[in-house]
Amino acid sequence: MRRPVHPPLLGHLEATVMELLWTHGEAEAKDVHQRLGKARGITLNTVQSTLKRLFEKGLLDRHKVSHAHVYRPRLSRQEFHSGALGELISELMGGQAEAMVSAFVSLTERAGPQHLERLEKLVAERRRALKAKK
Amino acid sequence: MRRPVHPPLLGHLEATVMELLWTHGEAEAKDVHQRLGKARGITLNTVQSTLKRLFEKGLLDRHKVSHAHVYRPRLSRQEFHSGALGELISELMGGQAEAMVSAFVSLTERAGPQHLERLEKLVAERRRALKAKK
DNA sequence: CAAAAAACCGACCGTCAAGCGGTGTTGGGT
DNA sequence: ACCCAACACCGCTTGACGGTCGGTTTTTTG
Repeated sequence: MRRPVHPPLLGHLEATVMELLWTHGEAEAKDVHQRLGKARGITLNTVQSTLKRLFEKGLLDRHKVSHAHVYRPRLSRQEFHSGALGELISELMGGQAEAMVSAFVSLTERAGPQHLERLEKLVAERRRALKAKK
Repeated sequence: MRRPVHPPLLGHLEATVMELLWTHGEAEAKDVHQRLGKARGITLNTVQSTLKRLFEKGLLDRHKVSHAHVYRPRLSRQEFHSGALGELISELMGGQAEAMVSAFVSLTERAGPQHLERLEKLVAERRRALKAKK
């Protein structure tokens, strides 16, 4: 009866495969197996299964080239990550945006002051853009 | 072989229970069952199991009062949420803090301009604090 | 001491990712 | 046109986990 709290979470192999595809643009099962299946000692079949599952989840697109499927990420790494982040946030905090923002700032600070600076710049930029549109 | 990508993720019932405990401070199984088990039509046993699993995961503390365990969150809602956020971020982005920050700002903006304002204030505050310490 | 209350144990179910073997399908070379 | 290698697809197993509960034991208390 498991109703996942955070829909788009990936397994270990899945995440690795996505990472590879984000990095290399697109690939077919054979390539993916070559690049990480070998090291893990898993079958080409396993890689194919994983690719297919990712496809069925809508995370990958594919098209046929001769008899092989060529897989490509449906969303960019950025889009996916920000989607996951949004999922988590909305799931976690029922409307408590305040707390979330505060937590994020803390996290950013701990990650390094330069990131805090970067954050400030970005926010300023967005607000300027908003004001201009108004 | 599931190796969760994000360790501290909760199931549906678990999340609901945590939420209740964060709101009410502490409670024993009976109370929890009273408040949400009834509505769901689940047994007191189910609630007890859930509480126990949460305890075993280290998310709850408990102490005995007469024969009942009284459960209480080990971390505040804030601490837990910011921990989960941190987990996700570090898991998702291998060092790509930049992208994360940017994604978060977008999310905040979409959530509403007032949040963007709030974010700006918070960042400014932190930076001031940092500078003062230096 | 007995009844009531609650914890504990163990089981079952559904779901999901990982993993793989076997079989079907097909494109391309001869 | 035909055959074979390459690849897809199907179905299954395993392990983990959350939700759910029945049955048993332990503990409190009247």
